Amino acid sequence: MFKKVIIAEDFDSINLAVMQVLSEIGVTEIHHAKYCDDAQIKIRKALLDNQPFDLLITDLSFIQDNRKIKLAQGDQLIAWARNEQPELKIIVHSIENKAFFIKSLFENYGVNGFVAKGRRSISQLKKAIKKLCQDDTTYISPEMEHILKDETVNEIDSYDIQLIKQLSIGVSQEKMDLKFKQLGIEPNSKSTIEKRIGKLKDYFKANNTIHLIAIAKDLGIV
Amino acid sequence: MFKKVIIAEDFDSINLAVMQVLSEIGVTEIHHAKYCDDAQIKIRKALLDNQPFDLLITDLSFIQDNRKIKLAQGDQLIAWARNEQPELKIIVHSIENKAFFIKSLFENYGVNGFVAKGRRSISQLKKAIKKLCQDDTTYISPEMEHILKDETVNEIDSYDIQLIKQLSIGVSQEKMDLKFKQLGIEPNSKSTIEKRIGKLKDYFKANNTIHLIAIAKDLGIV
DNA sequence: TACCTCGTTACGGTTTACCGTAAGGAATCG
DNA sequence: CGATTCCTTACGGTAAACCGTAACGAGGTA
Repeated sequence: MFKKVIIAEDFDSINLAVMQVLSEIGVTEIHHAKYCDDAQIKIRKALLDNQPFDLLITDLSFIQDNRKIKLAQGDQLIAWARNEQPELKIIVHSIENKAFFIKSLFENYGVNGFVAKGRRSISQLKKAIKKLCQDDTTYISPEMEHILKDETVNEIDSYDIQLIKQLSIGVSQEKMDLKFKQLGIEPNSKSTIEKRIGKLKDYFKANNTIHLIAIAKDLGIV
Repeated sequence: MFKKVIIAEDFDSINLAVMQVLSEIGVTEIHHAKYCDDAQIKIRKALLDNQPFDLLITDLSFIQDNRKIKLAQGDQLIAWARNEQPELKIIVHSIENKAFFIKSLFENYGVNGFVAKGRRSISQLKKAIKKLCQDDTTYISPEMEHILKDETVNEIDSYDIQLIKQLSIGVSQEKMDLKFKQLGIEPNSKSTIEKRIGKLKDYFKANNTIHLIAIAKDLGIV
């Protein structure tokens, strides 16, 4: 079993529950943080003291309040931690269900597990922890398994996302070429942009661009 | 202090934490349900047994799984409960931050409290409960207080929402008049619809309709 | 070099969205 | 009853989005 674990989670109630889970399954040293910055400090200090954490359990979205912070969201904490302490096991514990985003956590940051917050998160969390401390695979909640297999996600690239993003913040298709030139994004002709939007509408079966943006918002692409 | 309390909350971890809070402040009989339907049954049974609940603490959004249900979301449970047992105190415990929606809970269903899930929800929950069992006012988390005063919310009505909704599911402005006639919504001329969309763009400072829908999605209006 | 492919770009015609103006109709008020 | 106001509707011109077609150009192949 893991010995030293840190939880990064803003909701105090979930924090409490996860700590209880950890102590139940025999983790002896449990730390927690309500801000990513605090988690970062604790992880760094543990490394310096030569008593590094074995496991990080982190949420993804942290509510922003008036406190000044450097790491605002869980993905930033994960990126930093993976770089700073590559062997650290990381379990994401989140309500997030955007395939695109979750998939990138596995692919880009090599997280070791994903447990969906929900009706069965406590037992899933136990399972995930037990699995990860034994072998070197990954754990993902059953209701999320399809995500890693979903092909949709691979077929839209960062160009498409940028396009959707600009549309959603009010840039017209008409002026998108100028915007893309400003941003140094290529290709950037009116024609190509027009075609790409057309392709996206086709892909997402959207009736028009408004519909497309609504769908993209729902999927959490932007 | 309240004697008999029921929690409706799908996340098992939060359920656990809230139950702990309740027992700490001296509630003797604590029930909980992971589905609105289950909560409904328990409330109904308690009424029939002449041992009604004093307080309902409910989430708003419940994850839908394969179980067949009648009451899908917290607002439906609230509407039913308020009608069935008018004197029941209701505290909403949710991460929801859509002004439009929360305001309507106070105005339409007369909920007695709103506690935002977050870093301080445990202490806020305690405060809310203590306040409501003493006097007959309402409690709302400090970070949400502005909502009840926010004027924005009053200036867009169900017509606007319907319009935004139809746009976001792919109905073009061009054909909106036909759609509205089908739905029996008036006024429904092209001209009025056009003007109303224009008003909304103005109101939300949107550059175009695409931008408008993106903003509306962010605000949780649809 | 000649040829093919594929992504990019240009262009023109049609449809839809956008925006101002004005006519019609119902409710209100003196 | 006429006047006023407000909401609804109609219309026309301009701008933007939409859609097909075709030219251009870089990279790979024979």
